[in-house]
Amino acid sequence: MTQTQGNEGDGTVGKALDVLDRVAAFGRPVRFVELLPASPYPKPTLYRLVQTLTHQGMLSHDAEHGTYALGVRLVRLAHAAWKQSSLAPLARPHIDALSAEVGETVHLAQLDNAQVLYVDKRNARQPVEMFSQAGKVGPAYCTGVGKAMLAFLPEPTLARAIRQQSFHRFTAGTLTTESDLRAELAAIRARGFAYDREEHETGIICVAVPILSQGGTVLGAMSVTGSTARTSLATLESLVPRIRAAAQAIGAEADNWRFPEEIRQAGE
Amino acid sequence: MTQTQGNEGDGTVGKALDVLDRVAAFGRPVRFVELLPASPYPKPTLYRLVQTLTHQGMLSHDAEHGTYALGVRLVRLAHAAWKQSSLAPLARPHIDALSAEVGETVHLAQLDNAQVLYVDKRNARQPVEMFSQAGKVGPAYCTGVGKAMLAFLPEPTLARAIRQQSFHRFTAGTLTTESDLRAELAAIRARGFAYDREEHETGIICVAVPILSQGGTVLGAMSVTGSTARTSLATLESLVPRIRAAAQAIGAEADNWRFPEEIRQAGE
DNA sequence: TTGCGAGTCTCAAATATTGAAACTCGATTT
DNA sequence: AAATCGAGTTTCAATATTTGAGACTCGCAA
Repeated sequence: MTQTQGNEGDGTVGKALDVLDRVAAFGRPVRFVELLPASPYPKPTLYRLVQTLTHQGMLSHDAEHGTYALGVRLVRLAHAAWKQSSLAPLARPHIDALSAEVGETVHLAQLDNAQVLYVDKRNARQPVEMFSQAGKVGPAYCTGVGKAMLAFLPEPTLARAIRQQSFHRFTAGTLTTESDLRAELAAIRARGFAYDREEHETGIICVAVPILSQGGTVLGAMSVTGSTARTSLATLESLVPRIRAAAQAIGAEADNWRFPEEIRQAGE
Repeated sequence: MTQTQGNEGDGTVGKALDVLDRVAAFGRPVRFVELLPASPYPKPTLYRLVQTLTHQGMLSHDAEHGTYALGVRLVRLAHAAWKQSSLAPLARPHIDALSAEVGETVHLAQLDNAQVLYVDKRNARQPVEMFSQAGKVGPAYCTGVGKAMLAFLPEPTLARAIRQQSFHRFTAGTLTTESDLRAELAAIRARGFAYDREEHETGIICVAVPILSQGGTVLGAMSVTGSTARTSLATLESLVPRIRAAAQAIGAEADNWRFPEEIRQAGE
C-alpha cells in the first residue's frame, strides 16, 4: 500500500519502468483497463508505454485474453543482474558452507531502496528454492538483516532510509518508532550484530551480521534464522563468530572482485 | 557475438533497455568509457541514459570504481516476472514430482525471441541451482525443448523463428540447415515429442515434450536429460508417457490459471 | 607546465511525447 | 434489428524532451 504513488521525473524511461512496476504489483496478468486507473497516465500515453514495453519484450501480451504480464526478457536480464550485481554468486560458497555447518536457514540480503531484498537463501534441510525466494523484499526496520545493514549506514543515508520505513506493527516485539529503532541500531553497532526477537513474525528469531567492504561500506547482511520451537537466541548467538567470519570473507572478496580486468592493463 | 547490433525504434525507452542489455552482456561492472564504444549512442546521450537508469535503480553506480552494474531493481522485478509470467510457479509441483520419479534432470523452458529460455530446472540428485540456471538462454534448433516448441508453432511464427536461428554447428549431430530442421520438426510433430541426440553437447541426450494450451498454443516445453554414460535414448523414451502427462497437466492448469478474477465478476 | 583522457555540462535544433477527442469494433442491451 | 456501451486504437497540433557537437572541468601523467 506504499507503492501506489507515481514516480518522480526521468522522462519516458522512468514512466515506462513505473508501468513495469505496476504490472508487477498486480501479481497476475492484467488488462489494459485495469492498469489505466492504477496509473497516473492518460489513456493514450499508457497505451503507448505498454506497447513499447511489449515490443521490447519487457511485457508479454496474451492476445487471447487481452492481458499483459511481465515479459521473459526481465528474467533474462535478472539472471545477469543476479550474477553480476549482487553479492550472491560471490557469497554462495560461504553460505553453502555456513548453512551446512549450522544446519539452519541462512539468508543473504541487500538494501534496495530502504527495503531488504533477499538475494539468496539456503535451507540446510530441504532443497533450495532460489528464484522463488531471491528477489523477495521485506521491511528493513524489523528484520535481522535489515537492522544489521541500517546500523552501519552513514548518517545521511540512514536518515533517508528511516524516513522511508513504514513502521507497521507485525508482532508485539516490532519496533514502531524512529527513536526505538535508533536506540536498537546503536546497540547493534556496539555489539556488532543484530537480533530479530520475533519482531517480524511470531516464533521466528535470528541473528544477523552486516557484510562490510574494506572501507566500511554496507554491502549486505547475512542471517541465521530459527524458530523459537527448535532453538533459542542464546544458541543462535553462539554461532555469531562463525557467521561473522563468513561475512568478513565475503566482504574481503567483494573488494577484490570488481576488477578481474585491471590486471590486463599492461598486457593486451 | 550476435548481440552487438543496435536496437530498432521505440524511442528513448528502447534505447535505455538496449543499454541495459549491453551492460548485462559485459557480465561484470563496467565503466562508462567501456560502454561508449560498445554502444551506438553519442557520448552525452549514453551518459544521460545511464544516469536515468541509475537513478531508476536499474543500474547501480559504484562511485569508488566508477563502474556501472545491473541494479537490484531488476532482481525484484524478475522475481515478480518469474512468478507471474512464466510457467514455472505453476509447473513447479509437477516438475518436482517428475524429477523425483525419474531421477534425472528436468528442464522447463519457454520461447523468448526464438531462443530457448530456461525458466526452471530440477536436478534430482544434488540441490538445485535455480537462479543460476533459470534465466539462461540457449539455441532453439539444437535442444530438445527448443525443437519441441518449434514443432508446434503456427507456420508464420515458425518461419520468423527459423529466420532468427544462427545454425551454428556444436557437435557432429547438430542440424545446420533449415530443411534438416523442418524435416526433424515434422517428425517431432508426428511423434509428439523431440529427441536431443547429442546435438548441442556431446554426451548429453534428452527427450522433450511441448506444453500446449487447450487451444494448441505453445506455452513451453519440458525435458528429461541424461548423459550417454548413464542412460540411453531408449530408456529416456520410456519416460515419455510420464513426461507427457505432466506437460498436459501443466497445460490444462495454465488455461484455468489466467483469471482467478473472472469469478468475482458477479460479486463485488 | 602542458597534455590527455574520463566524465560532465551547454544550448539551439530536431524530434518525440502528450492527451483531448474521435473512431473501430465487438458485445450487450433495448 | 437498431441503439448503446466499453475496450482498445488512432489522430494531430501543442508541448516538452531528447539530441549531439562541442566545450568545459577535473585529476593524473609526462
